[in-house]
Amino acid sequence: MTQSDRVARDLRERVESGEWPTGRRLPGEHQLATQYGVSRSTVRTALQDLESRGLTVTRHGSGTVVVATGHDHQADIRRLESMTETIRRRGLEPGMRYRSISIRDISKEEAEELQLSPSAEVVEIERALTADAEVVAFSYDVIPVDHLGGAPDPSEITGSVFALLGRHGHHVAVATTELHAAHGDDIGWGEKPEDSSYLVLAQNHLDGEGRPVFLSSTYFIEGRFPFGLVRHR
Amino acid sequence: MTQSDRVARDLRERVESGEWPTGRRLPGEHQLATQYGVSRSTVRTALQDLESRGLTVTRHGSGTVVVATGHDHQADIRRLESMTETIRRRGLEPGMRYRSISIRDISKEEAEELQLSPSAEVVEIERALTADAEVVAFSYDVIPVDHLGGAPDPSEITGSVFALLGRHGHHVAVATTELHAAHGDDIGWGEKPEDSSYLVLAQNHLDGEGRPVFLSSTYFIEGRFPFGLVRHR
DNA sequence: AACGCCTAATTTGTCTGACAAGTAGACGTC
DNA sequence: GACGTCTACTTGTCAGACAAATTAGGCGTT
Repeated sequence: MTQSDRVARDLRERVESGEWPTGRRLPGEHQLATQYGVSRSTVRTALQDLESRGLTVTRHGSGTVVVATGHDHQADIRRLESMTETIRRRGLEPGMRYRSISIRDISKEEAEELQLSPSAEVVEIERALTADAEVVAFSYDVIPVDHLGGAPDPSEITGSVFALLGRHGHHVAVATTELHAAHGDDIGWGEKPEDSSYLVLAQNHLDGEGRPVFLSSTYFIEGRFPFGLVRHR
Repeated sequence: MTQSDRVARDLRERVESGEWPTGRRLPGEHQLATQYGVSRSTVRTALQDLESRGLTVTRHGSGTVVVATGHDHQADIRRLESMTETIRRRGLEPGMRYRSISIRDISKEEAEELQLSPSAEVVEIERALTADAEVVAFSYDVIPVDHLGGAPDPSEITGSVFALLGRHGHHVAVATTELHAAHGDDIGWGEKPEDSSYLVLAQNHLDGEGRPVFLSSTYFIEGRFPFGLVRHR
């Protein structure tokens, strides 16, 4: 956690709290620097963070103006974070219902995406994510067995897959993601809405060196897990 | 277009061209600065751009490593750009088929989102976007009449809505966006696939001061317009 | 009053040089 | 081989300065 990270987080919170409403100009960089007791370059990197999230626009000679105060309750699709955490941040109680944990041979496509030998084995986890006991998404995770140091004890697999792999030294940094829409009765299981649509995130999670760590496909039930973002030029 | 923008664009192209494969470390900031003939601070803002797009990860003391070389043909959902341009960049010929252009009273919800009086009038444009003559999306645009300087001549409405509003002094900077999935026969018109799913972008386009400019809802036919992005922490 | 032009003040973009802090590899010791 | 230590390198932060873009106001003309 660097200085500019701290300043950026504080500025984000102030923007999201509405301290400067949409359209208002932020104080100048020099003023913010003296306010926070840091140098102007630190403030600049913090402001670049805000701009990269689409909250502000800064123009040469003019200043930095707030164009969006953030999307309160919605999940930011650009941010990679544990879904249970996202649910908790919305004031709901996250939960999981496991359907199956199985070990099987890797498929050809998976081997290619994970850059593994076609004879490798993977752990496949099928589970449903809940918020206040209501199912909001169905998730399929595919994790190479070797990344867990051999066949795992099922009791070991609880909570976040990020945490599980982190305990084995694999830290996810980014996820290349494809976005899809789907519907049909062959999606999900158990209690689920009739004839619903699903927002699908097909992800390949990579570590800090760009090495594939695991795959996941998550089917979000339309209407139960709002996704938002700020697109910008 | 600033210096750091130029450096960032060139670095992006070099990363996407595969000059440094995934996992490779980029040259140090000092070396890049002398290479480009700019200062290190300029290089740093350029590198922050790459990181904000999820292409690289830079760590204190260690350096900047490539974690993703970009999403070739896919549209980056974080970037706000004309859809015709996106289609053209994928090597296809973009086109439009207008279904209707009508002037009507604004709805209550629209008036609230656009921060206009409930008695205002809007232009509603219904059209289909095509790539190589194949329909890829259905689009509904809602534009306040006042932003066009009165009721428009239908012949004036051709091509990008961005360009149309730009001619009237309204320049879109960001778009707050909700993501949804949908399906059903009541979506779209004319020739369209049977029983297809749609990825829906419900957007409120804002100018550089955060003022609403126009609304749009776009229904992308699943499978015909791949969306991708790099999520990161 | 409305308009155009100039000037001055403000604000962001870039540069230079320096030091602090974190990382990774080489090396010697045990 | 395992373990600290040292060193070279890399990124993070700082300070001060100037360039470039924008904005606001003054001022004269129409």
